[in-house]
Amino acid sequence: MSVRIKDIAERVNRSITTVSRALNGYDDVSPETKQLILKTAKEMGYSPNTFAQRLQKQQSDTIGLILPTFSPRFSDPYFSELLAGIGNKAADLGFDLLVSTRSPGPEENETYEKLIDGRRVDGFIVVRTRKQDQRINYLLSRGFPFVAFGRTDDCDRFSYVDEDGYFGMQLIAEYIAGLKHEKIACILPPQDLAFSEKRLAGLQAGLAEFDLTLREEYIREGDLTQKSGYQLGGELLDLPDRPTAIVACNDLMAFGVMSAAQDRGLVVGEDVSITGFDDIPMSEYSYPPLTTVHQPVYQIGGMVCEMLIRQICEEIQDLQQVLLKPELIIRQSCRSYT
Amino acid sequence: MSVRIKDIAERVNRSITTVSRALNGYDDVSPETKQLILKTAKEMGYSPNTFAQRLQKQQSDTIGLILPTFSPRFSDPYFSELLAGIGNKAADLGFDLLVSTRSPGPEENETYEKLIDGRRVDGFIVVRTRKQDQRINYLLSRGFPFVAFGRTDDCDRFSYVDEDGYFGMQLIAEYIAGLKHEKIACILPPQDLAFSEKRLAGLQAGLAEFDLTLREEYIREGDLTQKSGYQLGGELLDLPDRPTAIVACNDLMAFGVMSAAQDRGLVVGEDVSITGFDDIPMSEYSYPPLTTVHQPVYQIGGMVCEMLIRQICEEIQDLQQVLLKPELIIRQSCRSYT
DNA sequence: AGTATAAACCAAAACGTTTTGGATGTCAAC
DNA sequence: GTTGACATCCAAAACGTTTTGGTTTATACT
Repeated sequence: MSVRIKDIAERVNRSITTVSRALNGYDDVSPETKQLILKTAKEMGYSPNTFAQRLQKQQSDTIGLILPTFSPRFSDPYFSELLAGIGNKAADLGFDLLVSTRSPGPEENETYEKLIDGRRVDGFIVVRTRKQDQRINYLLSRGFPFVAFGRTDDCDRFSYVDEDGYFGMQLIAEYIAGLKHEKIACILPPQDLAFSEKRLAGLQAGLAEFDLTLREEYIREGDLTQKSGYQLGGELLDLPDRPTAIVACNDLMAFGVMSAAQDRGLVVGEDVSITGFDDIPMSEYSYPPLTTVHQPVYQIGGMVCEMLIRQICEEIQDLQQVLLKPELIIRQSCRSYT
Repeated sequence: MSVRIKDIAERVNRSITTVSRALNGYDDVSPETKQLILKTAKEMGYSPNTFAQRLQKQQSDTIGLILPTFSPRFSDPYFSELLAGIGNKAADLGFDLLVSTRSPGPEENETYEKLIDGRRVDGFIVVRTRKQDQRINYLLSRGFPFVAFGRTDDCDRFSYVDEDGYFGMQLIAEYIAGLKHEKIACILPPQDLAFSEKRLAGLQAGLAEFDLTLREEYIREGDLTQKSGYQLGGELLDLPDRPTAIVACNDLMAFGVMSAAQDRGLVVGEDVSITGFDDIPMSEYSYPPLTTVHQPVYQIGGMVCEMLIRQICEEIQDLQQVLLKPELIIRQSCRSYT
């Protein structure tokens, strides 16, 4: 069916070894032979059998990405962008990307185990880290290469890239407080996610600079979807003493809050101020355009991927820990409280 | 390092053949031996080397998915949901999913070529089909298995799943026309995409039932992002004789149009009616909730994947062509024109 | 002439499976 | 006691590479 090295070898009357070495650019092949082999290989339409190479080389040139899908309808623009960042970088560096989608839990861990045991990937990218992250503990315990996007409660033993959520929320807090808001509410990500408490802490720290605190009743925990933003935002706005500003911990929830506000006849950016986090492309064209914190997700995907591949190829062995300073993007979803 | 069949064979004093056959459940192994082998394999923590198996079996148990990323910031909730549908089904059926992200063009085609030549995948899922689809022509010319999500101008030679965009837009047209709108505008997908003209034709057919036609000046072509919906929606609304209803060909663009309308002080669902297409989860929680056409993207992902795997395993050889009847989801972004 | 060096090549082993085509032994039937 | 059927097992080949550890030949140096 398809052309093997053996076929080329027979055609040019050389050994398999010589053909292989010529193809791989070794210099113990005479220039003429090399030329001939390359030409013949091309003519015959040779291309190597990947699995044979991988079996022999004992590496898969593949990186694994297991996306945690929280709901059955996993609809998140954030992840498609991250995926593109990872995928393009992997392709540039000659690696395959093996993607799996699993909801958090035992099945997810089994998937990691299976991919490692079958030697199908050389390393993993772990996304959306949890405070106590079983995936990371497992990978650490097996000594398997990975790079995380996000930190954990105990993250000095592995490489990661993360945005500085504390700092980002501090910027938000300072901005909102600077706008003279005092009744400030917040919709947090699920508690078990690592960035949840960092963002809360940053928000509180920023407010503290203005001698403000976050009232208990103004804190809600969402699941990062627009739906939950809508529901929790609605609850907050229906409070007898309703907040004048609502800080959502991602853009999607912020959009939900905006809908809830508009539902109640409130004008966003007038009657109530709302902020997001992530700066997904949509947030520039919402109504009103959303004030948020920019996170260069595409680039982060590329960085994480490159760090992992470097680590696999053993160009790097020390830990790399990158913390990105996010930037506040001021648009029109907030105004000063009078 | 890791346990091989050979190691088990030595331990139980049987041949490699017998161990392999026991592990694979053949019945020419005595029950006691089989028991022993299975137990020993477990004890020793054996798991097969995937690449050795694939090399021998001459199949990759992997399906390829090359996502066409239009913009550098590829941010589309639709695709993450599709990916989850495909990924979960693939995992259920014991297949790996190899994902690549490439913008349409020569690089994209090379990626298909490379994956086929390296025998890295057993088949492809082709998404977001174009009228004249080079990817499909290429796969057809090489006789390589694939299933498409979407049709093309010439689609009687391959298997696909598609929603009936013609029918869906007809539903929209009938609904809008039934609401007594006459000045109806439309924002189409990029012309080269296969569903573009189908949706336009369906819209026109639906309107024709009410003796309405689409004015030339009311037709725009977007790129399916919220941004383009915002810009083109703005253009339409700034027309001297502005439309009273705007039909966007996907939800994301509809959101953009909604923002443009609100920007101009118009109340969506009052002063102007707007519809979408896809029914992504977000559309239920926009303001106002979006009237749209439902497309079961997650399920479609699963179907396409299953069809492909069946085809690869040769359980099916005849073409399978599935056309899904979509459903109109009426929410609050439209009202009757008075 | 003899010796070292370098250039060009190659046979065979290795990677870890599955499959082919038997071999061996036991038992029942004639 | 031969025959056939059956159960159990296995050596060796195959999948398509890369690598190891050479050999051979020509050239340069003493």
